[in-house]
Amino acid sequence: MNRKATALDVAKKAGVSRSAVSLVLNGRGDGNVAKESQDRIRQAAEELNYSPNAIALSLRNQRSRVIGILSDEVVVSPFDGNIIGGADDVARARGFVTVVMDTERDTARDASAIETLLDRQVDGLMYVTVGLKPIEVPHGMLRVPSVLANCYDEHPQPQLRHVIPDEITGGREATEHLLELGHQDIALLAGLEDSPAAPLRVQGYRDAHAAAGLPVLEDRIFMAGWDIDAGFRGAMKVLDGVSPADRPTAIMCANDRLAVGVILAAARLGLRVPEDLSIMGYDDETRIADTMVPSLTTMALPLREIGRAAMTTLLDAIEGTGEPRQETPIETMVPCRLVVRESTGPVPTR
Amino acid sequence: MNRKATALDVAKKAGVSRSAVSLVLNGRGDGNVAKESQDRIRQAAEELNYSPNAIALSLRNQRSRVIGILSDEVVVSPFDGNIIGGADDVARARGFVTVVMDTERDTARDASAIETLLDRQVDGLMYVTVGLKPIEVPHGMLRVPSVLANCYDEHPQPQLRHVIPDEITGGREATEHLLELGHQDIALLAGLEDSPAAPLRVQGYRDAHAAAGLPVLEDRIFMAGWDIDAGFRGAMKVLDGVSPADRPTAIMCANDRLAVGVILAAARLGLRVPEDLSIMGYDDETRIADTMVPSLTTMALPLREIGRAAMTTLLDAIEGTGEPRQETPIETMVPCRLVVRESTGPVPTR
DNA sequence: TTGAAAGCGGTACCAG
DNA sequence: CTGGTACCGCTTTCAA
Repeated sequence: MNRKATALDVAKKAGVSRSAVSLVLNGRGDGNVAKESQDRIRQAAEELNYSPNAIALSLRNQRSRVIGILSDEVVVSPFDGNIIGGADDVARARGFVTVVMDTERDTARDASAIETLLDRQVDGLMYVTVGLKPIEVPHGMLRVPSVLANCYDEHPQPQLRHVIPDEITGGREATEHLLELGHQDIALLAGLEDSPAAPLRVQGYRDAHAAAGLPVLEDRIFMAGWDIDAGFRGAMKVLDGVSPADRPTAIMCANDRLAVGVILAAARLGLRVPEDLSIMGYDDETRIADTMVPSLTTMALPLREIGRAAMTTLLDAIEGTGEPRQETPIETMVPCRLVVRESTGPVPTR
Repeated sequence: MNRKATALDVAKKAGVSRSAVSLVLNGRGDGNVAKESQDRIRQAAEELNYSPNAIALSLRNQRSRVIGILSDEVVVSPFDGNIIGGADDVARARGFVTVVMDTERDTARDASAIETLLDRQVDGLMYVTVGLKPIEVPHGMLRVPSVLANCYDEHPQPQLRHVIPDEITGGREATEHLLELGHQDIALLAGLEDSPAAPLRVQGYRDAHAAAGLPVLEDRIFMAGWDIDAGFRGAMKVLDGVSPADRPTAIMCANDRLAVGVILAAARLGLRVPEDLSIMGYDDETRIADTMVPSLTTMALPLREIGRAAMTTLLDAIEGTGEPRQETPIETMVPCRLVVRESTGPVPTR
């Protein structure tokens, strides 16, 4: 546990001054320091295993090359971690590091967490949430360049840029996939109004029907919830004791967990998936959608892309390229991606 | 975006020196600074919304009250996030903050992540993994007080303390639950050797049988994998086309996802759970075990407890209480907890 | 009771 | 080309 070498140690060892060390190790040696001193310095640094003290650097430069990521519950919950993964990819590639703080959905902790981060001289801030949602932007975020990922400021004059998935298009394309397979009677288990994603996906479902010139059967839409049991109950309501002719031929779900519940219900009722019933998920949850039996056709949330786009936006703002690239709009929508697997198939012929 | 107030600003406003400000705001004003100066200082600090610069503090004090948490993939994966949640609870309660860095399972990044953290003067380090596993302790971790959560150093002379779940007892108690319900023929879908948790849970299964004076049927144990499809396939192998008399009456799974697969298979085969077949999970995954249909009886991993215990151990080491409480052993095992839900029931009468 | 000054580890300016 | 010095913001010692 002995102390790390400082610039002074290196200077002594090389027989020069601290300033020389600083210059050389920062690549501005040429033209300022004699070649041979440079070599001695570099060697001394090497031997002492010297690396500059980041704290001292931050204090001096008033910047840290650290990006603070504030999460509502991304760390603790099973969802959406890849947003942070994507953000970190970009940050590292550009020479920044990210540190994450998770408030476990206690927004009362937002302000203090941000204060902590700010006190540590983070160069920028990202707020990331589990599931698309409006947030109250903590005040401190306006003090440094900041960005919102998977969430947005719903006030009339939003200050911060945000990056979110394009849920309407996602809902539409999911529905279109089913339509193209010949399904005309598609039930929709639509999550819950507690998330703005639900109505947006429903909107996509409506749009797809409209574009296909098909009526939307209102009693086929259920605000069900988000979990397996909700999917199960919803499916039972639509399928149990209903004659094949009156049954939807496909069920579209607002997430993969609902789809799991639906498949469970179908299995219990002796319906084959996808021969008798097609089932569509949403999210493409790792190790659920791909390992389900049958595996789920689903609309993948572009989590890593969201993280990447958000971090790119943020770092561009921080590093402020020459031209003021004010081009980046307040809102960036990243498209979802259809993943076709086994749970959907052609409409059964009756 | 204007600059924060410094101690000097406060001093000026209050008409005193910086030192006075420091003393008063750190509670050592009495006996050193005149009462009325104290009041003026406190008021000035208030008005200026002053809070000390954490960077300067760290530089000065050589400590930061920050704990660095290095995760293999806890942030990005859907699992085990609550270890970090529990750790953070304890840290905050004791006046520390945690920052998390996730390497996404790229151990080549361990060293540099730790270097980054160390350069930022973290007072301690925690390494946390998804799933119990042995790790190569990154060298830098020995330079500050450190602890391992959900992982361990398998070298002969481990340097660091670790906190892990008691998997053997977990496996045993899960089996005992089934035994107590009268099951005597219990199949085991046991995960994969890629995790040390698998053989430990198997060991528990064996121990329970031994304690009950029951033979272990070796061909009832399958190293299946960890995902839904593996559970499905494993269950089909044990159940499909097998006469009720030759069928196990219960299937114990090494995690909840396997149990989901087994339930799927049972549903497809027309077996009722738990009337015809009891199914036991492991992990108690949030929003899976509790929302499954039927909901899963399972052995809950004590994730928050692990995080809490690990952080407590770490902070005790850092704050070094008077007596050198060397009591804390190298290994702390936290018991798992049986959660009884709907998927297990009495053995069927034949 | 108060304030001046040193020092934590760097960087950058400037005189030599 | 080189080394001395001021400064980033704070704590702490010490002399007044």
